[in-house]
Amino acid sequence: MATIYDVAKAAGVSPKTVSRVMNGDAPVNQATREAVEQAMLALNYVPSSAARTMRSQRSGLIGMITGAISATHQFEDAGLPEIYLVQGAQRIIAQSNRTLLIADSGGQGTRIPALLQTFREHRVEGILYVAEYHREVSLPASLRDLPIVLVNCFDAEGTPCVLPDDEGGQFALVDGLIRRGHHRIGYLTLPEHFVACDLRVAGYHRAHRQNGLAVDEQLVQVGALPDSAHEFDLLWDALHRVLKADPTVICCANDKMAMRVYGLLRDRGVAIPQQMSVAGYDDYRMIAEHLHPGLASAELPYAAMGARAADKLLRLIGGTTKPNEPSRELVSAPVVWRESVQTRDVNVTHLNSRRRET
Amino acid sequence: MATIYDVAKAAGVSPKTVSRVMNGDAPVNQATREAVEQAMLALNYVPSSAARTMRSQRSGLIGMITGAISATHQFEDAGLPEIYLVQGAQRIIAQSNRTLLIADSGGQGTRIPALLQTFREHRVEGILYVAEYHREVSLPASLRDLPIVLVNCFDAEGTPCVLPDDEGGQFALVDGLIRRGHHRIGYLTLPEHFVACDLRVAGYHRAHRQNGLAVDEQLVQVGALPDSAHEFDLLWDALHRVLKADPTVICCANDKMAMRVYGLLRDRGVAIPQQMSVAGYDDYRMIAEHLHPGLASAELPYAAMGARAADKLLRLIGGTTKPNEPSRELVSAPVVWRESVQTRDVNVTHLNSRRRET
DNA sequence: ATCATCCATGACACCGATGTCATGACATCG
DNA sequence: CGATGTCATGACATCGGTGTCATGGATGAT
Repeated sequence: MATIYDVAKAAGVSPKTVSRVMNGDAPVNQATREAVEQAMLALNYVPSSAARTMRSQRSGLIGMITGAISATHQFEDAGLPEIYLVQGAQRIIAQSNRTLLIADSGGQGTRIPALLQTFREHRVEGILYVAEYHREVSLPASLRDLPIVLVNCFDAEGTPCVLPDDEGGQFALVDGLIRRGHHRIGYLTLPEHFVACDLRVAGYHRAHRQNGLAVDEQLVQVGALPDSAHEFDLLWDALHRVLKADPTVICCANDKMAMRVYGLLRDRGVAIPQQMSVAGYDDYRMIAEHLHPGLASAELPYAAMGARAADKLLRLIGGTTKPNEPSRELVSAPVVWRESVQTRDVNVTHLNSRRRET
Repeated sequence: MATIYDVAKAAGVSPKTVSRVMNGDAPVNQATREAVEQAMLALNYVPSSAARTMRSQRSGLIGMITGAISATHQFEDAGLPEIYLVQGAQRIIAQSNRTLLIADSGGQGTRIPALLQTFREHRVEGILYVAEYHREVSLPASLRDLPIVLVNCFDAEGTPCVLPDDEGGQFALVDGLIRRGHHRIGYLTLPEHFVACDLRVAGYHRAHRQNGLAVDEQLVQVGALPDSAHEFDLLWDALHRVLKADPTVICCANDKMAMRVYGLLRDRGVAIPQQMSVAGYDDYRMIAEHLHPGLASAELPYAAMGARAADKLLRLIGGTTKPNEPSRELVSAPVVWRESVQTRDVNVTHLNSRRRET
């Protein structure tokens, strides 16, 4: 591998001049510049980031820890967030001329210390700490000395974090349902005491309140269990109870649950959406778009969260954090309406399927 | 950040001795060792990988390019392979004391050169080049000088690669269906001329041949279009044609398509699996497990492919490639049987749902 | 007693960039 | 015309590890 010395020799100049051509930190004669550029090309020269890091004391690396936080395999088929988070974050980080170093622990919390050690050895300038679902975490003390932004999670110390706006998302979904003429809205929730569960139920209530509707608590039932092996064991019972309360639409905690509800309703001979509308959450397109009929769903904006988190982290590193910037940021997203929700009020203009609202 | 010199001073030894304690490359007196270890702990010392890389000329980094290969957004909701590939590869690479540097181009082929440049600057020791679906690629000439393993793709030059055994997977699936008493097996394929399509159709034929059954070509119809925006526009027509050929089971090109077929069949009032069995491909668990009834599917073994590819790459780098090791490796995977396939022959022992076969 | 080993350790150079400082050639100004 | 400034460039040290070689003392064999 060619070094700056090889290039210098080939171009008949000093290494420092080659450096100047690359970095433009001092004027270089046009002829010299061309000779150097030609030499670099001929030798297929690529500068060594190791040498640069050493000299400049800046690695240009940002570490991301994913799949790492849930020591248990509670949500084994999470992982999907990460791909979008990664893409969102990578875009911003590449813009700042840095490189994203991703460590995926594969859900084994025991590997985190080793991964952090690796990050430290590479002198990452900051860390994005990604949880698989919206939750509280507590950071290892060893992380206190690095700039860090939590993504999809938060801690008690007020570490900067980026979170999905679960309350707002469910609000927008239910509010949209009410505007479409639904007044009895069933809701199969996430397991109790999950952060996202409480927030979304709050959004469900606010939507009713703002539209002057009372909530029939019979319509709201827990639809999922925390144990992923038996996640939906009680779904059938919960659905049964909701149906007894005579809803016109059923909101599901996520698209995966909605997929099961499709099957359960059809087993009972209930046509979607003619006899019952259904909505999901996550807007996991692999599911929502390909279910038949297409599933209306509130988007969980992972790509946007990744971008926001990266941006926040870079400002933290650069010391350019806005003075009154909140440490906790909520990211909102539109509801994506698809055919699974039917408009009941004939006075309302016909709605295009798949139309996006904010 | 503490350096090896700080540690040496604190422990009252030379830097070289600290180095020896870390690397164990020469005997160190027990008392000295303890003093050094204490100093490292007290100073929270973490060695600099940049300095090591520079001195040793080995970066310990492996680059992975994902989401990068399809310049078009042909399969926009691919991306799921990557998470499993990453986990499989990461496991092996961590074992070899190296670090995985992941570059996700977000489907924009134009960013590949920049990513490769970054890889070169970091002096990656080898590259894993991941395609989003089984296909032929042609590598940029600039990659010729680095150890590289293609994953989920291959090229004309015979670059080492790791591929899914599509022929074998479809064979196992269809063979299993035949053993379950199905003799008229519908097949909605991938777009024509896709590598995976041709291979799987070959597997479909071989299963028939080996079981002494003739193939009714009416049962095999193209179910998907190459253009992802209109991927399933002809699915309904294709399904219709297959149904006219009177099948007892319908194999779908992937789980996503199967999800749509569930909806289409139910619209026609066809009960799954009582009136029609359905099988998928990919064993994309988010779908296959949560559809109702659970979807039988041939697994696309991404995690295993990632691990195999990493292993192959490490041997390539280490120069320990087995002499007669084929440059092309196929990875097989079991079929996962679930409730969507009904056993028709009463003479066959009842099969547990979700049972795995090889 | 003598020499060959082995153990434990340190001095020093080097990996490939780049910041600092110095230098010579011109250009500009009063 | 001398003083000052700008341009273009190079010499040299430095970042933090580690390979090479040297050194002094203890041990063991002859």
